Amino acid sequence: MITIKEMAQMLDISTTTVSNVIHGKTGEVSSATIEKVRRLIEEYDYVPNINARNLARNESGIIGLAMKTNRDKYENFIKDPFAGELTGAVESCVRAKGYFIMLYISDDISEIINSVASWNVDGLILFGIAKEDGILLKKRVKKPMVFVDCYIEDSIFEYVNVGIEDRKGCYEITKHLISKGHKKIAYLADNCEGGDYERFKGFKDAITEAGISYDEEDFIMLRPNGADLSLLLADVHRRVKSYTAFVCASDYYAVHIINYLKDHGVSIPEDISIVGFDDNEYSRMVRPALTTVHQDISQKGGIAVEKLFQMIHEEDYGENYTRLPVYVVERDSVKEV
Amino acid sequence: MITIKEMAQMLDISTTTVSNVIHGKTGEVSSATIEKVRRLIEEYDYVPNINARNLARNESGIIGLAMKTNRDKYENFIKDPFAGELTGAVESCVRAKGYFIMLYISDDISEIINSVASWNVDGLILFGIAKEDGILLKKRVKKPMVFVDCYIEDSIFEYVNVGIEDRKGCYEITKHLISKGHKKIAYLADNCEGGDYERFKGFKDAITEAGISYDEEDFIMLRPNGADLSLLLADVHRRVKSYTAFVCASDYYAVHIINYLKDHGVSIPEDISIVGFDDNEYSRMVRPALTTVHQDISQKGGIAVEKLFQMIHEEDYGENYTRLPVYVVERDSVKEV
DNA sequence: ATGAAAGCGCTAACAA
DNA sequence: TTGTTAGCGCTTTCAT
Repeated sequence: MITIKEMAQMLDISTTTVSNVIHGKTGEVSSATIEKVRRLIEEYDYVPNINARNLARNESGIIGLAMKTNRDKYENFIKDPFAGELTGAVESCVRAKGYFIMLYISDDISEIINSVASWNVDGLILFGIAKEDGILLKKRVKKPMVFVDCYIEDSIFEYVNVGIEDRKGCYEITKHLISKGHKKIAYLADNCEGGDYERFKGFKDAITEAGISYDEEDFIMLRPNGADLSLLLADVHRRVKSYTAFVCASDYYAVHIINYLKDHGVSIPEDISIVGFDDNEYSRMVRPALTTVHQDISQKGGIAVEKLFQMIHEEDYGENYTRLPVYVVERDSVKEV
Repeated sequence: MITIKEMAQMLDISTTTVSNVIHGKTGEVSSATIEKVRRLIEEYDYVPNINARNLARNESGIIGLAMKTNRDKYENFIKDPFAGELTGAVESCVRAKGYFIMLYISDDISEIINSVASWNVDGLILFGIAKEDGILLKKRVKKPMVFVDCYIEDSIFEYVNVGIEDRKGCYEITKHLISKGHKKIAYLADNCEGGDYERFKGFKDAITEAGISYDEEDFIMLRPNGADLSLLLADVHRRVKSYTAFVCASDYYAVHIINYLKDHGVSIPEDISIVGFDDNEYSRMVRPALTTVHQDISQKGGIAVEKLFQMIHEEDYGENYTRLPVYVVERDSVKEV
């Protein structure tokens, strides 16, 4: 790899001049020199050493994409289609800005924090961050960052977040069920925090509004403490007769449940209606195709990147919170009762 | 961020000494000094500036993960569950080695090449690379690299590759079909290159061995030149009556075809048997669950990283080619005829 | 056991 | 229009 200095020597000019033509500051360079330099660059395939540049400029051109994982939940995080799509969307937007993505996937937030400092990343996009980690992050890293799908009470600290209307979405789809005559509805999720909690609230909003009573039993907790999924599915199966509809906190579970139930002789939506949340590929692939609420993950990633760069450039980035709209998409997993 | 120099000044010692204790070269440092330095590091949360380190060492600690995409095929590459899983596997192995992943997703190989040079990456894992790009890569980048699932005739140049037994896998599953009495079998794919071509050869091996004649018509080309998938699916539907089984080059298509056909009143496997290749999540999610050939993507990524580091450390990395084994997994999409 | 100093490749303020 | 030079933070060789 040829360097600026070498080129300067070869042409018997200064590094500044070379640097200037490299950066298109050609206002102050004679066209003869420009030409000479350009030729050399071409001939020797000059590419700048980014480390040196970053060191000198005290920037990095790197955007960190950090995902906090859950060791007992994922063996391979990006396998999750959600994470994959988000990664892809973020990558392409960041690349379009001439920056690079460094991927941090870890269940140890301080590992992420150290890497970020070490690499002097210019900005950070965070996904899957819970309260304590958010606090730590906020305290230890002084770079622009935007959270995705984060639900930390904003009383604790200010942060910019891009998420979706989790609560409203779940409210809408539950209302949809109710409008089809359903009155005995259960909510199924694997936790009761963050977005899933919001969705749960939306569920309750809808049934409360419809005058349907809610009992703790109607929250079916999936996979508490890593118990075997098929055991839980068996339990779900047992409870089919108590309800006319299930609202699942995610398509992932909805699809698993549909398949399990079908395999065990229950007809959907005849015996029970099922709806999901996310509108991912799976929801289109199951049969009956899943009625669910749609969210646009690529848009989410795009907006997160947009905001991050506004922060980096110290422009106005608008509200701290942005909640992207969602909507119900009707397919075939709900019947009128 | 505190620097080595600052710490040295505060303690009134030299940067060399500080650097030495940072790197555990404590053989030549008095334990009093060690203690002092350690405390400072602790207190001020010292983290090394990686740019500076890399510049000095002429290394980067970065492994590039480059994926060549196909503009008209993908809007978002990582959305593809295969790419996502591979990314996740590679990331975690690379992290375990104390290196970082920089993601390059682009349809322009020279963009990738320049970035690689600029960042002075220590090694490269390449996915989705075709012949011309492989040649360019080989010529322009002088760093260790390993290809994943690459099929360039090795006569052109030497490269290390980790892939799977595409041909054998497709041979096995076709044989499986034949063993179930099938004689009229079509092969469906969206191209006839690289791995898909190998799979096709495996298909032909099996039918030839069984004395079944092959006609060009039996290769059903999906999505040639980006034509609309549903049109093609309609065509596939029309041809159901000519065959008793379809072997699809990937689960992706197999699942789409199953759903399309089911939606149009054909029963699977009663009216036609269908098999896929890859054993991804989709194959477990469709009904009937797909009989397919299993490959282990995480293992593939892990081995690619292993080999890459052997090359980086100039150790023996064994064969240039490694072909990971695959096997048929029987589910419910095939019936005996 | 400790330190001085050169250098990695590039940038940018300043001088000429 | 072009050149000089002092860093950026760290590593490393060679003295002491």
